[in-house]
Amino acid sequence: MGISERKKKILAAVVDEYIRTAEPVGSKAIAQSAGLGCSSATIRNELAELVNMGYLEQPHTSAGRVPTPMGYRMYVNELMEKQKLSLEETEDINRRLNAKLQELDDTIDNVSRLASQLTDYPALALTTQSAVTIRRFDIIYVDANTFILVVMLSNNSVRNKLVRLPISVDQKMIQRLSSLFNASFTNITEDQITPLLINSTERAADDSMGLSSVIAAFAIEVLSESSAPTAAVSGENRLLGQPEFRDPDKAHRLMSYLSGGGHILPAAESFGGSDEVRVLIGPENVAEELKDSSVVIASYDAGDNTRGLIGVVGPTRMDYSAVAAKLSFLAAGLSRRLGGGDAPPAGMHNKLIIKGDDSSGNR
Amino acid sequence: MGISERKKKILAAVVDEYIRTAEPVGSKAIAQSAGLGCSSATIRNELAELVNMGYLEQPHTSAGRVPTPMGYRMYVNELMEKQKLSLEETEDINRRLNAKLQELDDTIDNVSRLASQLTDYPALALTTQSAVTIRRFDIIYVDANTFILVVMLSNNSVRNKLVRLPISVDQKMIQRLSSLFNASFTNITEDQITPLLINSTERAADDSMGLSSVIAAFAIEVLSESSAPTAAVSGENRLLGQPEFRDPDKAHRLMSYLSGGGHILPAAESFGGSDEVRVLIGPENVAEELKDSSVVIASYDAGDNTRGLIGVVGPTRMDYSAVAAKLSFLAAGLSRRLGGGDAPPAGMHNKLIIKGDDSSGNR
DNA sequence: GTTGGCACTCTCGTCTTCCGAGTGCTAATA
DNA sequence: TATTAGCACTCGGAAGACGAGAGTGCCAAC
Repeated sequence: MGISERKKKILAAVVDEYIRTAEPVGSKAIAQSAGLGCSSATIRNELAELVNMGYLEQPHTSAGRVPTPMGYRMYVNELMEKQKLSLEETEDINRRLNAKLQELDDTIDNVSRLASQLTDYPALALTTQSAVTIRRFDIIYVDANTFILVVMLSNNSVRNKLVRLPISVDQKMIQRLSSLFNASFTNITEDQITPLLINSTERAADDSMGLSSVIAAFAIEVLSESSAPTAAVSGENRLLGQPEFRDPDKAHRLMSYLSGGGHILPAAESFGGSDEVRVLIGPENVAEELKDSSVVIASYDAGDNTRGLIGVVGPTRMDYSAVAAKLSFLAAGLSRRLGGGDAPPAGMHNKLIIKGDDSSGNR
Repeated sequence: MGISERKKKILAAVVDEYIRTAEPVGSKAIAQSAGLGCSSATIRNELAELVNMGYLEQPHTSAGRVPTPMGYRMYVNELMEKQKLSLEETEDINRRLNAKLQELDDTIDNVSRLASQLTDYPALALTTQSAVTIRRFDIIYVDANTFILVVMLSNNSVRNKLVRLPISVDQKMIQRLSSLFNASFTNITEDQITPLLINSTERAADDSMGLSSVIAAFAIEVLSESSAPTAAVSGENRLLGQPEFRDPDKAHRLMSYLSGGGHILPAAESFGGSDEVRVLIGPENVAEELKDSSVVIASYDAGDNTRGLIGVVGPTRMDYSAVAAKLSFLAAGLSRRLGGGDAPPAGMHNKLIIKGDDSSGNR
């Protein structure tokens, strides 16, 4: 099982070079680049063994070597030098984060866009909300035919809706409804809002016009919307910059898959706790469409028991080191801004934790 | 200048066929398909003349003919049979519209997505808002450190923001601020909110904690956000389905241009009044990136003096007839739902109005 | 004005050839 | 025993050759 130091160096050199150039790497190139003092012939012997061990493969006899998923896995687990972001980069990210997070609620959207811009790969962001409840109701009387529903949720977001009526209501009724809903519709989950409950509220308020149902419908809508995981995808088109996606059909397939939204959820579910970065290489992905792409996922604390995920998709020949560093920093920044208490301090980089795999012999 | 009836028929046949197959059209095919009783030799003569006149061109000697932008223009202006949507199609669109418009405020997003789904081309939607003002302020006291700002705008949308304070406020202060802001910050535009005004409000409210500035900042944010034109793009990846975008570089260029957002604004500005559909063919587009694509734009009434635009982008070999019909219907549906009073009735199809061009001899 | 016929042109797919990068193996060397 | 130099071999990809087919332009006949 042991793999010699020199083999590791050589493997690392192959992966580095291949990530850089996207072309199979030959023994000669390695002899020169990697500073180990031996000739190309020696390297060739080592390469042949690395192929046998399953870390490399050759597209055909007499081409250079290309990493297998297993080779990438080894690279990510042990060989790759964890990249530190430069000061400019961290500042740049922070600046952008500050700019983006000004805005209201479309953060998911902004996060994915930002991740895509930073990495130059398609990115997707999603949050998995835990059960949300309504914390308080307010009904603002505008005029006899109009009122505004304002609902504050347990995750501290606020939703509103303008309601226009074909008939008139008086302010008293509004007040009555407001206190009734505050009494019986708060701190309950979506599925606890039953027709029965609505009916009894309607009777209690002496509401002959069905306002209760309107309000209840809004409550249901808001709750289901907020507790459904939301996803946003950005930068699909960046795929086209990658040589492995020069085939339009291949690109199209993956892009429509991505545009479809949060399909990476299967990966997300198995995702462990706090700030870590996970790398899924080629066949390690569950989704068929991703079997020959790689995904890097970071998780952040979005406040109120909510975790968010940022994922970046690219060819297996992805620049893991740079992407992981950037996502990690981005996630930490988001946790710090959105999260509860104990977020890591500003400049910290997260530990890379890798999905267990190794030697499972996928081909 | 006159162009014989037969020539028109032939031209129409060429365009139809080319739109269908994306392959140069030969004389023989036309002789068979278009039901004019003459032989391929005759057609050949006519075709040669149509090339001379600039309506057609051949990729090389001994290939079939392909329409020039001028040919498409003629087709769109005079030849194309205005497609009527089938009953199923109109019902489908209406159903989707109803489903989509349930949702809150992200309509632009939904509109573009819908347009893209319907046409199978990338689509983009945008609104050009006229000056928006705040109609009323409400401040909801939650607890000593928290309140909710609710703002209703002249375009009937409602925005809110949760504000948390490091210090305590009492309910009286909130009330005072609420009535002050309702008095002096309503019905004014963004640029009328001056530091002077904020200062005087602050003094009047005896607000030593700077709450006025927080509220005013929110007002400014909401106003600028609502009056800025917003744009949404969807379905960029559908480009890859088109044979003319099999070249990944070409596809990439256009897709990044589109993802960039509302760049079609230049076209939008010159866009006339109400419900019409406009077609911009190839070089008629101002944007360099669109010079060999076509754009179909429809406009709808989004209520409160706001107009929205829906644009669809595709190759010049776009199915103008179908796209125009769908967009037109979609726009009418939106106008009906969002617009002020006098929207056209349900089943109505809009008149196609075409940007003047003709014989300007672009090549 | 229309038509059939025919020679001509040009693209596209297939096949062949050739070049070079890179390998694997062997024999010599430290 | 590990390394190295040398060399024959392999294979993909670029470049050229070639034939088939689609479509044209033109001419002479109707």
